[in-house]
Amino acid sequence: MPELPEVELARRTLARVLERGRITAARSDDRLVSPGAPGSLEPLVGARAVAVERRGKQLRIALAAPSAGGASLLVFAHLGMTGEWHEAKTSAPPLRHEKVRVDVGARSLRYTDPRRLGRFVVAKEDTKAWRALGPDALADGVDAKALHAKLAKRRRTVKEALLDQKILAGIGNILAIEGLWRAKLDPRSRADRLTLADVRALAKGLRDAIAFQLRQLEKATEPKYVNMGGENPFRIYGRAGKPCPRCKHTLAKIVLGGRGTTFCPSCQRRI
DNA sequence: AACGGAACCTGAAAGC
DNA sequence: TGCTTTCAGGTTCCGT
Repeated sequence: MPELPEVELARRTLARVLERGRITAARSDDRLVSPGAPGSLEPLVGARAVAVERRGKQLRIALAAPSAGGASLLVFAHLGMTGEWHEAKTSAPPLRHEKVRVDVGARSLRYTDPRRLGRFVVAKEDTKAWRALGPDALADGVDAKALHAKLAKRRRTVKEALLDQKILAGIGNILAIEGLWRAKLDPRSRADRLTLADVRALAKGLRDAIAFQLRQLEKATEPKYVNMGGENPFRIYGRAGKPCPRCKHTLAKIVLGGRGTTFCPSCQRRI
């Protein structure tokens, strides 16, 4: 469950296994693959991945299919709220909540997703969802001027605007919360009221939050997903009611755009 | 084009 | 203890 850093880790896992060779088996449960019925990942068998890319929270796997004269095939994968990719031996039994598996010889990729909000789309060209994505917050960086121009068109709160993947691809609820706290900006501030200086601080806050989260994941012994077991690594996410790590004021929690939002009413400035 | 809200799903944790 | 409610890292669709 993924925000940009977790999806980037998933991308690396997929790339590591898929570069070993041709796909020897692929199957999917139920409703996750669209359009089509269960088992519609079948066309992947015999294909070889030529690129595993990520944009925001979306993954795109480009495949060269042996049948159809080497025609190219694209698989778009999104992890929803609870999707995870794991590497396993092909001989290993299914994992709990396993919904998709892709085997490459002796190695196997297992996709688990208890809530089933993830999606797979097999297509010949880019999907509308992929094309609509804004710049990737990690690969393209966070450009303050461009971000400022986009936020200037939004009258909702900056927190809600940040969750729109057209503005910046890859920012999720946690990164928005953490980035705003690092930038000392109140999440309720109206997006179009932020000055360029505010947005510069926000851009830095987001960059730092992403880098921090990525490092946390990279240094974990096994590619563990943030927040699953162990202690909360975040500055303020999940810490409502506790003291702000910066000014010690009690952290508050509200709902913005239907999502829980933790912030410090004292040191995050409302614009 | 942008907005606000419901809908899609299940499981873990908190509340009573 | 056991039943009920709430909440969770995301997107999409729909009527304004």
